[in-house]
Amino acid sequence: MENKIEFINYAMKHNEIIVFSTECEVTYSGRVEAFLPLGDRLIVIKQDKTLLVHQPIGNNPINYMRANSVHRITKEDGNTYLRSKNVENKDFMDILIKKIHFVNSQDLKDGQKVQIVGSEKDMSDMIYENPQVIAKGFKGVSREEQTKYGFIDVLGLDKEKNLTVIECKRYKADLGAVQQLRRYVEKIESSKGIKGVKGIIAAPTITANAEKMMEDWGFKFVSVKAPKYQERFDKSQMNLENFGLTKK
Amino acid sequence: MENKIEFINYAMKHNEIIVFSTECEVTYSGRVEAFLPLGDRLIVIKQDKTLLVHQPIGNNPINYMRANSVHRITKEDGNTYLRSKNVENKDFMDILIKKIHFVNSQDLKDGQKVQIVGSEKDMSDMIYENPQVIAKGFKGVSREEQTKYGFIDVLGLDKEKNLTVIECKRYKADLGAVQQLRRYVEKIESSKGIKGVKGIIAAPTITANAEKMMEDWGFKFVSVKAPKYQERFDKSQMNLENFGLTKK
DNA sequence: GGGGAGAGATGCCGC
DNA sequence: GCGGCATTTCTCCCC
Repeated sequence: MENKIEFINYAMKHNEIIVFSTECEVTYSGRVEAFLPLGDRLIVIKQDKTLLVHQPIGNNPINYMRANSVHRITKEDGNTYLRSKNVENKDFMDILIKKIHFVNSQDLKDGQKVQIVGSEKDMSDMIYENPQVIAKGFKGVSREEQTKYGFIDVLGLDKEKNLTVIECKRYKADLGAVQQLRRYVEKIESSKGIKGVKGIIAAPTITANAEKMMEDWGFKFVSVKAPKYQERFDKSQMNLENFGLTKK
Repeated sequence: MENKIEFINYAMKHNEIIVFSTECEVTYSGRVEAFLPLGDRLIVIKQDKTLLVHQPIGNNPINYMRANSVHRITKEDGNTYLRSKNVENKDFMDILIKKIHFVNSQDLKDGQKVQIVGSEKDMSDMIYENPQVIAKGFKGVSREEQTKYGFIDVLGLDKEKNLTVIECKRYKADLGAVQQLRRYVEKIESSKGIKGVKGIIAAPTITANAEKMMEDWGFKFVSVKAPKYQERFDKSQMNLENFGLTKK
């Protein structure tokens, strides 16, 4: 145990990423108060001083401290604690460490960023560039229009020249999406002093309740799938070497 | 490298949690297409076959596969790949492993759940039990009304006996919160065939735009703080044992 | 399993 | 920093 604590202190001092498995008990105080009884967990202290407590299952950390926290291992009354605080966020965490099973550390070198294709932004780009997926004669006017009440994905004109707001959702559109659309339509009508602004949701599917609300408000749902890389790959005949190197 | 791959395969077979640091390149194909160029990362394979790829900084994994994925290490043309798939989710990940720096594994035993105080639920409980924090003469009628009108935090009567919907936010209330409230008020009015249902947002603060929208719709904002554990502790004189805290 | 909403959400971008 | 919003959101709860 003592050797492992030495190891951790040394690695913290040298700003390495540290990972250790431990039997521990976690108390967190900050935006909420949380307590996690004794059990085996994997703890990661990252090089930006983020701390993650991971249980053996599950996607998310069960407890965590955000970047720039300060960590210190102390011994009190025969107990070992890893005490972390983040004064800026008013976050405090105390980990009672009963046992350390293994520990490792390393100085990881990585400045890369992930390149992603298929986001909602890509979807609105696709719609703006291919307005016929919305309706025949539809014409895009502006994209990502900033209003005080939010971003309008695509603003356009239908074939009767009605100003039309399009809200895109990468997945199933829900009540929130309809109300987002409603907010934009009302905002445009009031700011421009006009009436009859149309609203469209472009998404693969929509929930039944949301569809009903769409009808209540005279909006229209259009089924559109988000573009994915594979589709782009097929279209552009990119080869594997180019994969990922050209976002958009 | 070969020894470490052996180690990983053995640990996977025995369903242990595995953590290793590696120089790698990640390709993900699923809900989006993603590519992460070569760099040093920490990879965790959990006992439910969740896979996390963590960069040396940042709270969240840069790439991941969800539980019940299938992982396999292969050698192809002299390159080592960790290939993961989750057929149910149509997720695929390929990690080109250039080097493994360290690796550890263990069978972690942990069935504990985190206990949290200070959530929005606690806040609506507090309001229901102490309606005077909303207004003098305010009376709660129902809490967490989930079936009829959606998830209404608190439904009550003001001192003029007006039916009132209260929407709680633990943090700063935004436009979405106002529209959520608006939706509930409209639903109640239409389903009960009445008018004049009042709407209140209870939150510590509210954004300027949201406050303006509140005024437009005749709603009222009341500043209420979410209860935190320490406050409960002080009020109820609970002792640490009662709350499951064996150590401070 | 779908729908709705919270989360110690986090992270991004624009003003 | 605030504000609005997407996220490979995740997670929980209820129907």
